[in-house]
Amino acid sequence: MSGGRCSIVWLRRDLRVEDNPALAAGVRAGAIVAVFIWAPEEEGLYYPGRVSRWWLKHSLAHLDAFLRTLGTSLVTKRSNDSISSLLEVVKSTGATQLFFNHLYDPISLVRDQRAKEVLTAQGVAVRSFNADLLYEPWEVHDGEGRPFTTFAAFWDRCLSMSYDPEAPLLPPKRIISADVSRCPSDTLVFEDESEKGSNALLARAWSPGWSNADKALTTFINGPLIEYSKNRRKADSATTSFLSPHLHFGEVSVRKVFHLVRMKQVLWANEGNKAGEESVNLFLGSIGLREYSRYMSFNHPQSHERPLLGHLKYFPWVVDESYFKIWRQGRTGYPLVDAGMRELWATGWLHDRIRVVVSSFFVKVLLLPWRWGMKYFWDTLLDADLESDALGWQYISGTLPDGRELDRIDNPQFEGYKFDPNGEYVRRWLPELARLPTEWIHHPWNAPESVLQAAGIELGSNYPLPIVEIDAAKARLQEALSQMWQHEAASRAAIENEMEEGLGDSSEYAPIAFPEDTQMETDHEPVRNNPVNTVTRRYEDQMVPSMTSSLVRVDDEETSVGLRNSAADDSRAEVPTNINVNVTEEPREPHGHDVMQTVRTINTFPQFNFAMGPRDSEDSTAESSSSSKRERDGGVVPVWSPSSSNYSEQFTGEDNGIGTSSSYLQRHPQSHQLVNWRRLSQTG
DNA sequence: AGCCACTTCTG
DNA sequence: AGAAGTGGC
Repeated sequence: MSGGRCSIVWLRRDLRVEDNPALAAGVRAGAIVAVFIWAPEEEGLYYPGRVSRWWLKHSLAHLDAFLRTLGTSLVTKRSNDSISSLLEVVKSTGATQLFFNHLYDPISLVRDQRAKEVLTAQGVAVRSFNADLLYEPWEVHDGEGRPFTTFAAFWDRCLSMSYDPEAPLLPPKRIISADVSRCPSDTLVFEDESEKGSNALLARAWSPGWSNADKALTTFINGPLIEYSKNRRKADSATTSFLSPHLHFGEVSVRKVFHLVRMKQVLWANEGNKAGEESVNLFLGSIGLREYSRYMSFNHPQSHERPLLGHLKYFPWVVDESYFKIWRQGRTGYPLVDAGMRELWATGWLHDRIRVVVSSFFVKVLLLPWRWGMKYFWDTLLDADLESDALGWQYISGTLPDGRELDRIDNPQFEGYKFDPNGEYVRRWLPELARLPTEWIHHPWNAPESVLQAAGIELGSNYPLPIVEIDAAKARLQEALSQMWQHEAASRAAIENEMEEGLGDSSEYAPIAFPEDTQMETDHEPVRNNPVNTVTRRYEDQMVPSMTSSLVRVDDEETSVGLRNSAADDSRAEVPTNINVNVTEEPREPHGHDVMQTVRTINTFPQFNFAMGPRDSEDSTAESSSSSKRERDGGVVPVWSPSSSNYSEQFTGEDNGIGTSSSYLQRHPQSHQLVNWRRLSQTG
């Protein structure tokens, strides 16, 4: 129990005891100090949102309680520099080893590599592990050792690797605690007073914590999984796995998910249950996308802020904050979009299909910069996940070679009848439309006046007219795209000229700044409590898939009403007058950290290069991937090196957005040129 | 066989 | 949105 020769187990987004390789290694090595460091400022722009912090708080409490039954407890530190905190823990406990599990977001990649260097230099033996993925990103590549750039190829490879993902580890039976008497915990504060009321209702629907995650997994696999393929297209079906927040915080191991699901697959295959097999494949596909998001983040660490196919750099975004606000508040006039945005706003949850609907509406119809939307998702989603969300937004923005086509606009009206054929979802979230017959529920603007009247709807008054008509949106998008191609061509020509003259690339990526946080924060939805035709429901009645209630700010009616006057002169806003009070309050934006920071970061972001070195190698020289090597426990780890490596070429091309040797774009000329050619031939 | 309408899929 | 597939006649 005394100091010395103990190990630090640094827990981050791996808040579980089962199948936690870092924890297992620590326990195997003797006494441990389990540490969680809360240093959200390190995340820059991506300071976790309110609901995400709520989850984390409960997940940590849950983990701590369990660790206590095993013989230790969780040491918590409040910090703005994780590495200094680690050094402190080393000093106060005499630890000689550090174990942690890999993360793949760009900030962690850099920080963890530095942690490794700094701690190693202090004589601490550092080892890191794969706990988040079936295969490490550097294990999966094509025949030439290059990373895949399309999902299908990536996932095929994953499913046909010569070795299976590691079998899950059992939880330790007992843990020997190191002496932490001189290493006091800090009290971590995850929510401020104003957030408590909003958070109170979350606990009715969700149970954070690793053992609850395990239960959720079991429930899903023994229940809804078999119906997954049938039900996945319903907007409000309660048959998704609901595992994503658990997975985000590593409360459950994907490897365990994978193995359990595979067992079902074998079972159903033997029974000849085609639907079951199909369901498994689809579900595994969504696990695969999560894997792929880490893979992409690792191989392209800037993919959360830069489009992977560089042409989008020239897209003339409509930088219109009032559009942004209308989208957030669910007042676009398209019922499916609005219902989704109200649900997100009220519950922090959205079915995957609806995420695609609202985000593609955001990009393709409103022409708003995708990173704003991504940031809003980050701030409001319970399962906000940088890698997954970046992949998702790039997918719908048309910047992946295998994503949605750039010029495709999905019509929310048709999608409405596809995902919500009976209008139940819309009626749940847009009570002002509740009395509209299904025939018109997804396109009220076409409904005869008599029908609208009977339903108590006055378009433009208590429910908005479409913010942009779809035909107009199509025209605007075409125009924007042809502008984009022209700029791109001009820029390409300019760069070629400069190259000839021996000048470097001068085109800097100029990201669009986020709206000021303060603006977003004071941006409360005005409530016009029009009693006429209001479907009065108490927030308790609100039904969400698996969520009975919403993130309602119960204490806020006064505030909202108080804002009524100031909102009245917002001429553009067609505010629904009889919307349910419980969804009228926009969630607070996260802490007022410096949003502009990202913008600066973009330009100062280090060039990432990942060389695959031998284990914990001192020499960070670039070395080609160790393809056939299969090592897990700290075996093959990414070594961050400022020098060039085989992976570096992947990014350097992207910096100017126009492929040089082997940039992403260059490897997918068809997706670029095809569209480009088509566009130009139509417009020119 | 050949045509059309309808469904489903597309990360 | 558009391709590809299915099934009816």
